[in-house]
Amino acid sequence: MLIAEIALPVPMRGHFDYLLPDSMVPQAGTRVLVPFGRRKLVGLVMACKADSDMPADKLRRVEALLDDKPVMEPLFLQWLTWASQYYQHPLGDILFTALPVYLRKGLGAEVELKAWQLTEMGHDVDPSELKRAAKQQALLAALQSGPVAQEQLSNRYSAAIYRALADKGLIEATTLIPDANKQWPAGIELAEKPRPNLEQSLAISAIAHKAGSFNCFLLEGVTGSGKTEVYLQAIEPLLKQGKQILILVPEIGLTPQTVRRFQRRFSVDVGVLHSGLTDNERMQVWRQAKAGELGIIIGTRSAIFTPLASPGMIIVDEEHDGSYKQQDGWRYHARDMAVVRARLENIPLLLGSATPSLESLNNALAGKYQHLLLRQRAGEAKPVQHQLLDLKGQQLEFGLARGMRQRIQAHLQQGNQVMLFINRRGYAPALICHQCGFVEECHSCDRSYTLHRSLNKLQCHHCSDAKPIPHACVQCGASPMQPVGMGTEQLEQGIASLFPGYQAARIDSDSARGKQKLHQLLEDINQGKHQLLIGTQILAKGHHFPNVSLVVILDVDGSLFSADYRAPEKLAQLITQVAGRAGRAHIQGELWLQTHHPAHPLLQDLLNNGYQHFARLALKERRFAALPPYSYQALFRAEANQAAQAHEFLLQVRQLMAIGPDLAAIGPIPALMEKRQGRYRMQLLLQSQQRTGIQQQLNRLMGQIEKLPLANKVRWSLDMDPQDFT
DNA sequence: AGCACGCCGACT
DNA sequence: GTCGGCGTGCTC
Repeated sequence: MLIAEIALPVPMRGHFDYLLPDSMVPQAGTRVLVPFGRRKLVGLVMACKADSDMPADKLRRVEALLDDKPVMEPLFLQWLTWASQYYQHPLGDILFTALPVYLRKGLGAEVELKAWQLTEMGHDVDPSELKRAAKQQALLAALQSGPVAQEQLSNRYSAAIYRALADKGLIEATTLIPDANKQWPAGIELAEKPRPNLEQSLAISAIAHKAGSFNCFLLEGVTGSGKTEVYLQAIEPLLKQGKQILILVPEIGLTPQTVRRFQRRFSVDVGVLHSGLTDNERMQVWRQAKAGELGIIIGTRSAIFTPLASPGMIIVDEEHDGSYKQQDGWRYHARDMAVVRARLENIPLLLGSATPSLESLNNALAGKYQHLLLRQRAGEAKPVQHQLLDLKGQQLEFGLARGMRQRIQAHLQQGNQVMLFINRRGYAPALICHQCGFVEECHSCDRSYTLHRSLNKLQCHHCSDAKPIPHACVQCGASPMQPVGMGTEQLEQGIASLFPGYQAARIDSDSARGKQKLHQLLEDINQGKHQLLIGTQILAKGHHFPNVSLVVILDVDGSLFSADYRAPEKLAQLITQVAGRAGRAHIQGELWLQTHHPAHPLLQDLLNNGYQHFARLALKERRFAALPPYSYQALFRAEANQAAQAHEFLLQVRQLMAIGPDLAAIGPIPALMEKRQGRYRMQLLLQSQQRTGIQQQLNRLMGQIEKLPLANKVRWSLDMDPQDFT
């Protein structure tokens, strides 16, 4: 009797063995319906075999085969099996997050499309008879050769046109099963393309030279240097060969303008995947991509799971962007998944950014990726002037120094807009002396201590050393220490009294919830309905604010002295992205940073030498401190109603680990956001110079960790290559 | 994750 | 007397 290994969408590692009915020999990657406990689940066949490790009386029987051909190709299964091992996450869960909801639910992979065809009466009518209805005439003509799916017609004809012809009895609704192997006609048409500048040409030909096999490119191009044009010209020869292109963009970057740019250039169909789609729309794009009907697929993080019939290239735009990392469940990084996919598919991968992540930059500098540079900025915009404002001893109102308040007032009076950045709140900050700027550092690590109120202690997040909170500044003795960025949180309330007569708009993930809302807000801002824009990182992503002449970052110190070692990198990316976007030709843009440490080497380097130089210096610091990308990390997170339970669980995890020269552990220590929704949150960080140092331990221990009695009492998860420590 | 079983508190 | 709270255990 044949047995199938089946992956199920349950949070348990390993697969499940089922008996196969006689004559059922499913291919790997096909879906089946199986009994599981008291319910029925859709599962994915991984393999078939002759016998099982399970006792025969435990095995149940596959109930039905749902597909006659695989919904997942062997290459995808291989890719996702690798991911399951790498991220230490159950395979079934991974496989099913990679499938559209329709297929997860067991619905048909062969979708019937809504279509239109001529009625008998319609066949007898010559379209030209409809003289006074041009649109109807065109639709009737389009249907002459047989039924056509509405998705291929709908952008040209409104519902009224269909109804008018249907009412006349000339056409009727029908369904169509899509042709499995339709390809777009060879020899795509090309809209006119601009002539690339020298740097762009070099990049394009470097890519073209190695476009036939797996190669990684890092395209580092300052804002406005024309990265998109390089993408467009790099994919052109591939599209001409009938290959498909997958493009990932950050959540905020997927605008109609971006999509239109690709649609306008080539005559191929473009599929778009974003969070606003219905399950049905998502399924259509998935199916069309898998069938090879789409030349280009543009989407956010999860679009990396779109199957392609003939893959040509993967592009990850703004590759440094944090939205590529999934922040719950299976915490994959879409950029890293793209690297592995490109290798398996043997196609090139193009990473683009004005401010590359230190990980990618390191790979480029080490020669693993080919580094392509665009330094020339197109257009006429004047470069933004960067300025530092020393906060030491200043009278602050809502986090703004007096000179800064006057400056803001001046810009407002000129009729310009002012943008104010505050860091996200709720994080454990460092303590700083407002008089002299002193920040206490851990002696063994040279890293600032972080204030944890629940412990009533300062804690070093690099070695987990803790010490009591000092009463006064140790350096100048002048005043009590205070949390970094204190006062900035109240900015929103205070802004009205500081600048009466001007309208403030808050832009954060709450006020920007929903695509429409953000759109409307941005529209209002560019119309000039608001003069003061207050927000977080989201303000810096992808949007142009032509009337902004002054940008202020209120609490730079929060990033310089953060327990999150990536904070300076993120700050530098923010500053660089903002500087590239604010202002325009006739307005001199100004960027002000408020800090107690104007002489800080990272700040000085960033302002004097730019991101490229800064990033290389930051990499040196990372190497010196043995931090990623020069070491590898995995983070256990645990939360519980009682802090002690989360702590105890992580302590037990730590005790299972063989801590030694190959593997260091920090913690358990409180998360930077110590408490959320009334639950206490703790972390245990594992770090190793070798990826295998962590991997082998986890392979050995995840089973045991899951069996710990506390594992069911606390909510816990493992985050491989953690990107933030909130 | 679901879904059942099971053992203690306030209600038609 | 029952309805239902969520702790615990199991699923090839």
